[in-house]
Order: sequence, then C-alpha cells, then structure tokens
Amino acid sequence: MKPAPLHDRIRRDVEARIMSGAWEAGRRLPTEQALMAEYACSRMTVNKALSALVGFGMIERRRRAGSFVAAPTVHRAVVEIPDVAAEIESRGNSHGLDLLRHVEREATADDCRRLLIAGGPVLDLACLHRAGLRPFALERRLINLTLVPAARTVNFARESPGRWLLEHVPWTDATHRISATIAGPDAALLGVAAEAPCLTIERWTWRTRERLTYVRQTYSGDHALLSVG
Amino acid sequence: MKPAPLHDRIRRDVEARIMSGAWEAGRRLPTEQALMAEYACSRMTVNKALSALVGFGMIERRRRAGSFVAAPTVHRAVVEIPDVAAEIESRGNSHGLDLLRHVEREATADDCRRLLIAGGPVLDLACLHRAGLRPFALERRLINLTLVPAARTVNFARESPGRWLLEHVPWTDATHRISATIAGPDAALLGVAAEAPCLTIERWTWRTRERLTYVRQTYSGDHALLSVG
DNA sequence: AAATATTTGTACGTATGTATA
DNA sequence: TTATACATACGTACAAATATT
Repeated sequence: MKPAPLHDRIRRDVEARIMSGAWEAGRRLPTEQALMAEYACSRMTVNKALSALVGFGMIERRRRAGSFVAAPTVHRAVVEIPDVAAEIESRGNSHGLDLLRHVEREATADDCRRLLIAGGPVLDLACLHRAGLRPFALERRLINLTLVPAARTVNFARESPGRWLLEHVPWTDATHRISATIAGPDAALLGVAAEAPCLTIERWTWRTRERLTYVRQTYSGDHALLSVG
Repeated sequence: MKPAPLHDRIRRDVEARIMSGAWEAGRRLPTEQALMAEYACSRMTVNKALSALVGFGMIERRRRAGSFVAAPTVHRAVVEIPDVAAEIESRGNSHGLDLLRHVEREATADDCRRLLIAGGPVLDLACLHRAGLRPFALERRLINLTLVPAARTVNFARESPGRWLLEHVPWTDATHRISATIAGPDAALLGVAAEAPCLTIERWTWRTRERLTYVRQTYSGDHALLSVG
C-alpha cells in the first residue's frame, strides 16, 4: 500500500470535515499558513489541495478574506446517456436496428429551427432500436450535412447513427431535455399501449456555434435514467 | 480587460484544439517540455494547465508515455434538481405547500428497504407543492430520524421539507432515478387526467454509509429537466 | 479616506521520485 | 537497462484583492 500524496491527504482531511458537518457552510477554513504548519509542508502543497476543492465546488476562496466552506449545492444529477446501441449491448441483449426513414433534403423551416441554421442540406433519420426482438427506443434525428458531409456515405441501416456520430464527429457541447410523454402514435412501433408513459430524451449537439445534430429518443416500457457519481 | 493567467491561456489553447477536432482522440499532446518552450514558461505552469484538463476528463496522462486526448465521452447530462420550492419561486410563482401526511413511526419493512436501515424511527411525509394555486408536484418523503432527529421539531406545513433538509443537513452523496410514470391515483391531486404522463424523480441521499432520506417527486403537466453546463 | 497588513493567486526555479516505453 | 515524461514537493517572489486600522 503506497502512501497517498500529501496534497491528497490534506484535501481529503478537509473534505471529510466539511462532509461530516463539523465545518458548516460559510465557515472559514484555516489559512494556507496554518495548514502549512499543521502538515509541515509548503504552501504550494496546501494550495494544490485547496484548489482541487474549489474545482469540486466545495469551498470558495477570496484574497485577503480566506477560504470558506461553500453553501450546500442544489442537487445535481449526472446521468449518463449512452448511445442506445451501447446501452442495449451493455444489458446483454443484441442490438437490432430498423431504419424507418432516411431522407436527404434541403432544410425545411422546421429543420432550420431545430438545428438553428439558415438552410443547407440535412439528413432526416428515423429508426427503431430493438433489444433482441423487443422494441427499445424510437429515434428521430436530424443531421446538419453542411458540418457532417461524411454522414451521406454511411449505411445507417447497419450502423447506429448515434454510435457513428459519437465515434466520428467531435462536438463541444450538448444540451438535453428529459421529459415524460405519452406513447400516442408511436405506440404500435414501441409495442406499448397508446396511453403508456414514455421517457423522452432530446439532445442538441453543438460544435462551437453550430448545431451538428438534433435527436429525440423515446423509450418504451419503464426505462429510467440513473445518476452516476 | 485584464489578461488571463498564463495557465488559463494554455489550458484554453489546448482545449480549443481538442474541441475543434484538430487533435483527435488518442492523439498525443506535446510534452510539458515542448509546451514550456512554446509558451516560454515554467513546467509548473504547463502542469497546472494540463492537470485542469485531466480534471475535466479531456485528457489522460501517463508517466513516461505522455499526455493524450481522452476518448470521446458518452453523453452526460448534468441536470439540476433544485428544491421544488426554489424552482417554483424561480419561475416567479409563489410556492404553496399542502402537507398531506406527517407521521412519525418505527420503520416498517418497506421503510427499512427504502432507507437501507435495520430499524429505528422515521418520518413519513407527503405534500403537494403548488405554484400559486396550480398543483406542481407531489412529494413523498421518508426521513431517517436516527440521523436527523431535528426533523421532529420542524413545522413542515410551513417549510418545504426539501429546502429545510438542504439547508440544515449535510450530505455526502445522492443518487437519482428519473422515469416516466402515469398519474394514476395521484391524478386528482395533481389536477391532470389519470392517463397523463408524469416525470418522476426519486432521490436517495446519503451521509457516508447511511441513508438520510428518500424522496419521490411526481411532477404535474409537461415538466421537463434541462441539462446545464 | 488612506495606509497597512493579511491572504490568496500566479509563477519562477529546482530537486527527487516513479512508472514505463 | 536506460532515458523519458509525468508526479510530487520544496522554497521563493511578487501581484492582486480586501479587511482592518
């Protein structure tokens, strides 16, 4: 067992005192000088430990004033939204894909709004992901072909659009919208009742200023998102 | 306009080259030595910039081997789940609270399972959050009174349980489950049709090994979660 | 209102350890 | 085995912000 680095030990010590409630929100931490003395180390080492805590949002630091335990954060859930194909496979099922629509066209007004573009060619895809034979999720996707011309040459009947994009197209930002919808007209495809509640995830993916793709995935059954970390 | 710190500039430069796709996943970054030369600075400064990128999960570093652009991550959505009262107020509505149940009891088998405890006193709450007069969310909550005895003395008819807990009880971890449910028996309280799809969030909150509280919130209407950051 | 002292922020240079291609 | 590249940590210095006097 190798000893943890000193800056890690200091960080964890401070972290533990905050987490236990011993040091409440707003409480002032010992100064770097004090911690130097306590741990008999240099200021850089203390600084590294405390800087890490700033990164985690656990403390705030102000010159001259000191370091303070940050106010308790609002709850944040980090949910992983893997490519549907990967998700199905990670559950031990085989991934099946039915390509329902594959249309290249000039962007309609609707496409322009979704992709935040003025015009240009887009690819309009719809597909049903199956876990084995069972319908798993319905996916509707728009791809901005101006930014991703290579998407024209891909056989999306064989390769999951999400997976291909993830592996081939770098993106900088994504925003998500998670909601509950009623299966409605998609019920037959999803193999559920028309009134069945479905989890729906929408994602807009960006590269710097421009939208690469918009996707809306509707999950059949009682699919749930679990937070990680 | 003050100039950004040098380590920030270096970090952002590297970040930009990764984000633009110029440096693809797996590609080796220049060594610290090379970056020192490029920016005419010390190794500590370069190290600080690259360490920050490790924190963001954008690069990986291996001794002797070098620094590498990390594989494209699966999509992650960070969703903020504020206390319901705060959420309603942030929308400019007044928060109303109807306390539907407030029971202190020894933990039932069901409570024990939800809170992962062997027994002991628990508080069982149910309340309806209103935005003005309109039903907004139905909340059912279990509080582990062994860990949070102070909850006995709070008037939850006046103070939102979530807000009180957030402000008074330090926690270390929380896991969430987000799903779509049908309003069903809660339809009347939520003021929606029985077949209305509802977004449901469950949260288990921990302090170190022990569960502090379990809460299940069912939102009326077409409430959606938006990712941040 | 101004000067001062305190505390963190940034950056330098150096040294040694450690994992590994 | 050895050279490489990152990891940790030392000490120092000055800058910037700000609480206190």
